[in-house]
Amino acid sequence: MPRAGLTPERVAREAADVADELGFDRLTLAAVAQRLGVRLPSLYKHIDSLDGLRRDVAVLGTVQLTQAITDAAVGRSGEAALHALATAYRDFARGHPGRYAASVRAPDPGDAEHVKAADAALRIVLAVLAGYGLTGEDAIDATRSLRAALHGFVTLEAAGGFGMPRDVDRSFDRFLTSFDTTVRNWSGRTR
Amino acid sequence: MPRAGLTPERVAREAADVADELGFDRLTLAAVAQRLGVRLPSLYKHIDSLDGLRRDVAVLGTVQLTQAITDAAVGRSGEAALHALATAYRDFARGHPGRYAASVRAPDPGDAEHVKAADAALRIVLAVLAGYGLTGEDAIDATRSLRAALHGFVTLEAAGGFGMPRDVDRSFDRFLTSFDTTVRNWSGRTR
DNA sequence: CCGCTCTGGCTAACTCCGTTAGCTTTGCGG
DNA sequence: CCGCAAAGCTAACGGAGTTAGCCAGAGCGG
Repeated sequence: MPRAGLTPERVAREAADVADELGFDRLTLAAVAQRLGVRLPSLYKHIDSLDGLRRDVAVLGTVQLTQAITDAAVGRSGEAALHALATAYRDFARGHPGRYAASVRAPDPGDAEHVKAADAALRIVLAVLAGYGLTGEDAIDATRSLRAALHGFVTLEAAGGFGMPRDVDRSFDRFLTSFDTTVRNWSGRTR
Repeated sequence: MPRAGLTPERVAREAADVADELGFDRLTLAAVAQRLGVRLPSLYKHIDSLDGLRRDVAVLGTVQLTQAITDAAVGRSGEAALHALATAYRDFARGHPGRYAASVRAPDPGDAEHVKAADAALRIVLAVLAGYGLTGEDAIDATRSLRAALHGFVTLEAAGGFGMPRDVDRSFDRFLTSFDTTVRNWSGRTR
């Protein structure tokens, strides 16, 4: 029996692919093992458990998502940065639904690597909003609103929750424009 | 062996309770049967399958969520209605996380009862936004933004995704105020 | 070049869950 | 009072995750 040459990274990557194709909740050790041409128990030489593998996918997804939005936002500011970041976020969620779903679960506070990856993503969003002059509590509130809206949007889109015929791209664009206006007046109290 | 007097409704309600307590993804026929004081296969006299039971919980959750936001919004308009609806939405999601998670999955188009429940919820949101003078495509875009933001907010809150110490209630309130402003100027193009 | 060890793969076995088949008994309608 | 549909049961199966223990092969020291 020739060695397959597996590593924890290789297994996590294959698991992420499975999650993308079948859905994160359908990620199964049996499927991963089959794709790697290996019997199921052999995976345990590289992972802790199914839950551990899920965490590995979450970290991988978070890192890649962070990379995507960083690449998009770098070199831009203001609305251009916001638009680029949001588009990259949505594209990632659509292109890698399994990784994306995994990345949403909050990291275990004791899991340094996972926490670090999540923090990096957060920092990018804060940096973009800093370009609007937001800092401190305002920045936190605005970040939460943006993350919530982005997450909700891509989740509902993925779940098919937008039953109406209206083009989703245009709704997304409209939302971004509105959010830009909102955040621009964030501390200005337009009311 | 005395009869337990189960009905499909009774089973669905117990399943919803299990989902609320353990999480929708941990909903298991074994747990439901045990709580009802019945052997697992007996459930099949009242349900189709685990997936069918999940659908039942989804319908129950959607109906109850719709009821909650309807009660909150009725008799109010404008920002008061928006605020009441959003608060009721968030409260429901926090009080019944399992039912809420179930309600997010888009209904099977051929499932009339489920589709009807989902439509009812949507209509309430549209009605509240109609109070801002939004109709047609603007109303659809705004509805999507509101639903996305609400959903994203409660999901991230439930997942513990708001790691920052800042009070979540205040962030939510801030978000609502901003959204009110945004939707008020939706077609006004404040830019 | 030989042998030792460590490691990555394997098989076997167990548990738990969902599902189906078929039996038994209850309780209601005629 | 009798019969029958329905509600509950036991038995059995398959598939998933997990653990234990075996075995071969790659790489290293001598």
